[in-house]
Amino acid sequence: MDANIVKILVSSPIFHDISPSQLDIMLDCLKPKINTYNKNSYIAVQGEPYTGLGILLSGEAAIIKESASGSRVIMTVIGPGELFGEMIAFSPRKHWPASVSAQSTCAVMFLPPEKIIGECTQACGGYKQLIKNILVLLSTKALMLNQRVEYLAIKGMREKISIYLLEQYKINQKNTFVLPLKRNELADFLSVSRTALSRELGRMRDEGIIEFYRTSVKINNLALLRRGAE
Amino acid sequence: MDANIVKILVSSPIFHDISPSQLDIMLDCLKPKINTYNKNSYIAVQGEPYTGLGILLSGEAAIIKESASGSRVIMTVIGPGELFGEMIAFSPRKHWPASVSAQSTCAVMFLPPEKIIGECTQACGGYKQLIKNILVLLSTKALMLNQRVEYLAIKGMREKISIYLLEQYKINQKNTFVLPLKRNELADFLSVSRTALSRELGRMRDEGIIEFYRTSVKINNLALLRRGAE
DNA sequence: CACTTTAGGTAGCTATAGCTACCGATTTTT
DNA sequence: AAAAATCGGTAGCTATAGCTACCTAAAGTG
Repeated sequence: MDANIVKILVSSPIFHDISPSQLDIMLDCLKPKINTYNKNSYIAVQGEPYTGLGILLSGEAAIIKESASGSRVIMTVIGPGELFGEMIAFSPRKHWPASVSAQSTCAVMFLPPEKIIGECTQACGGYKQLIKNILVLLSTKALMLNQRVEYLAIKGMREKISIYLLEQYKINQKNTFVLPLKRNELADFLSVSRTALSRELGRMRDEGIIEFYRTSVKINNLALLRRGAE
Repeated sequence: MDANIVKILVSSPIFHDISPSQLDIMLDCLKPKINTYNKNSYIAVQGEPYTGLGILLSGEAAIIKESASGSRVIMTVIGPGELFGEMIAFSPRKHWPASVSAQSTCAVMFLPPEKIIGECTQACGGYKQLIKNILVLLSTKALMLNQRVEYLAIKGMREKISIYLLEQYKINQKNTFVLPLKRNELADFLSVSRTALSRELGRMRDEGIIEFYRTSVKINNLALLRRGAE
């Protein structure tokens, strides 16, 4: 196996804590397929049969959701070492729920999921670690999505902002802190329009609840902020 | 191990396709703790240290999210054989992200997650199946959450409804079909108010796009429905 | 079978948040 | 350092969807 590929793989979360020599043995077991794709070609097409757990070895790829009406929305962009299709790998679904498009020339390694829960239990030392890594990846993903759902389900701008700020306050343990997201990104995360977000932040400032400048925030009245979270 | 408990466990998705005899051997390995809880007592408390993957053996339990301001929202109610805390088990988090409350007298079995990815690889025959089951559970959960996020992120009642109906149409492959959700549940799933949902459905009927009675729907104008999905 | 409960449709009112537009400040690019 | 792009706040207008209230139909319940 190419030394460059090994280097990317050991840095990938799916092979975390697996040594290059173990990796080499495992790849022999897993029999992955490696394909290359030209810029703007499809690595996977939404609705078509699942081709395996993908690991991007080089290039950049976009996960794209194509709606029934034909519009395309970029969900995320991934880089070398990152995975795609990890949610489908062990689910009963057998088709890609989204398309993956090469933004530049890409090399991709596909692992057949059956092989991962397959026979080589005893032979490969890193096998247990691989399973552990996949379990960590999947549960982290599920937790992230769960948090996302919680925020999206919140009705009301004031409530969303209040809960978000309270969470940040809890993380930082200080009245003054810097938000990890810019306004645009925050609006996106909370699934509201940026302007409406800014407006409400302004109102909260006028009411003496918070002060802010760009991404830095100071909580002036914690009680009122808590009230805003209902 | 009690025969009744074994009966519940083999029907649980986490021990799917594992025979009672295999299960017996595995439980010896896994060393689960079984606790009972009185009605209205806490099985797990949000924010406190994680106590393991929970399997409800008997009774009913509610997963409750307690907000910073003290309000409590029931997320789901689970019954015998169902799991909780499966997302945290393999994630780096070490605290309960929600509380679990016994709605009636409950017996709960806790599996220590370290044991699952632990030593008894060779000894237990059902071990591989257990891992497979957990992978299926987690990825199914992630996919469900992902789908949920997609719906919640959609702006506009008409769009949400249209996309939902198109998905149902795709599943049923017929112009007339029965929705799997009642109005209330559908409103909840799409995170809109029931009245606004009914109103928009009425509008779509007036425009000749659909017909409906209760949970049965007939698509009269697929092109217009597609247009509504943008 | 009468009674209650749940499910669902409709209407009117109103608060909310989205959108457009614009402007100043900051950061990045050349 | 000038130019361009990004970031963020503000204002006004408007469409949307939430809420209350009410009513009818269906489904459970005694």
